[in-house]
Amino acid sequence: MNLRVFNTLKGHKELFDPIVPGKVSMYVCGVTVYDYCHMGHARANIVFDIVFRYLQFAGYDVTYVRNYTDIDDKIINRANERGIPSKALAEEFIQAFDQDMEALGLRKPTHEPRATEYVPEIIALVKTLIEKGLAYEANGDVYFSIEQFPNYLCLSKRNMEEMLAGARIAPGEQKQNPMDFALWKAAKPGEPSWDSPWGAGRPGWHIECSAMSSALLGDSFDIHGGGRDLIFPHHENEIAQSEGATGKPFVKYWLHNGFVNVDQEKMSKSLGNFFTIRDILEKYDPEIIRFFVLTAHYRSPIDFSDQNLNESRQGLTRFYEALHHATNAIAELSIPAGDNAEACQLEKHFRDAMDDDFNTALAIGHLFDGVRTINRLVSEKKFRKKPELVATVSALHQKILELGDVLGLFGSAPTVWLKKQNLQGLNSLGLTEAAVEELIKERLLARQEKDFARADQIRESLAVQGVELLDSPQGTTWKIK
RNA sequence: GGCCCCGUCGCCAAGUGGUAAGGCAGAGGUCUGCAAAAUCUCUAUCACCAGUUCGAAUCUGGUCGGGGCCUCCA
Repeated sequence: MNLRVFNTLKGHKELFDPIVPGKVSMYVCGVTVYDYCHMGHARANIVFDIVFRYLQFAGYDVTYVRNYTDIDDKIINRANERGIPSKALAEEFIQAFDQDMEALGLRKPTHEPRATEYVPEIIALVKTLIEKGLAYEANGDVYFSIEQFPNYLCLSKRNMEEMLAGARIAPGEQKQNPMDFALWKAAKPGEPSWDSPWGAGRPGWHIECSAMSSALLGDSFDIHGGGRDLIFPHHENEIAQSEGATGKPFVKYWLHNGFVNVDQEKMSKSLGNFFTIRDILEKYDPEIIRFFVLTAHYRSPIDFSDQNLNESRQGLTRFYEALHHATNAIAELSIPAGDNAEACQLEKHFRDAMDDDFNTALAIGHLFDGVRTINRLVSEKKFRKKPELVATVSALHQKILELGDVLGLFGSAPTVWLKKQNLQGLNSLGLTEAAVEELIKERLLARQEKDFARADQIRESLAVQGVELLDSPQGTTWKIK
């Protein structure tokens, strides 16, 4: 085990060495539940699902916390717009989030706390910060005083003077310094609120993550993840709150994933150029989304486009076809037991790639090598009579499934997956399976009568519509081009 | 303006000092009645310029181009 991770705090890769040997505690910022998730959320969650899976695969006992922020200005505003209680709105989008994540095949985190379940912890944390002189109350609001925390901006590496130049105090705020941020907000009429030493109010945006992470993982933990856009101010503020309160290092490794772009521009709500997960899933299999995300390194930007998703579909199809062929090729054969050099080699390459800051793109490249080997061996003459080849194909097949599972890939039965893609494609071409099957029958007759002109005519007519006919000793099948 | 990131084959994308993974697309061969799939072979000197070095896509400086954060954002 030689995992190296890129730590935003340090600005470079370093050896991963958890606080407690053999155990990993990780916290990932979830979503503020006021709307459907888009592709950017999908990426972040898939990325950290892989971190979670790989750490488990590497033998760690992982405690993974991913929160729901279910109290926030945006939730309140959206609920008011719709004339429903903010709790109902939050509930609706928590369910939507859960559905989306399940559809994408994410493993359930160990804990999925909600901010509203941790209000007592939040209040206690704010109290501590006030007692330590790091926060102050003003008209029912409580603010964190960044001047009292010298390490402020250590994560985002910004310059305080420059930041102050552009900082503003919003109307109604009682900040001593424009860069101070709210820990607790006094309730306005009609807003959801909790009693506190400062009157009725609710948590500010950042405090809930500090409270939930320390409640579930302790004052110091190993990994904290999220999208790059959370580095400032969210994660910066978490550090200030948590380290300010405990005096201990908050997080050992900060991991941040890159954005999803559309036409080279960040996909975001404010730009309005986003696609929700549910919209995308209408058109693409969830595994294609996952494959797409994993074919780039998690810190790089990825460009969301139909062309790129279609390439992912093709890549994934290549895997499933190879797995399908392998299954058929070794069916009903006795497989020699024992380690297999090719399979061991593949696993080593895979681990090396993943150990290098979760380089899933490289890891998938290695899995493609395994596919090529399988295809090559299976097509050798008298394959079934060569035990060493059969053993290698069997072992590689197993290994690809095993390693694929670490990436959350290849979990479907190949025939089912391939069929589904084909039917979906057929559907989008405006054809029916029955119509295709009918033409295949007709062509079969033509071929039996050696009427190859007619046979080729049928092939060609389907081909121009986008359907490819595949002849094999077992009969004729079809696939979408 | 400040801070940060990126620019690798037609496209996507690894590679952060030792001589360019992989996928898609393309060309040719094998296979096939034909075709597809598969497989084999072939296709890049890494935006540009100047340095450091025995050696750089990889380090330094500069130029050009793109993007991000600095306000809610995965």
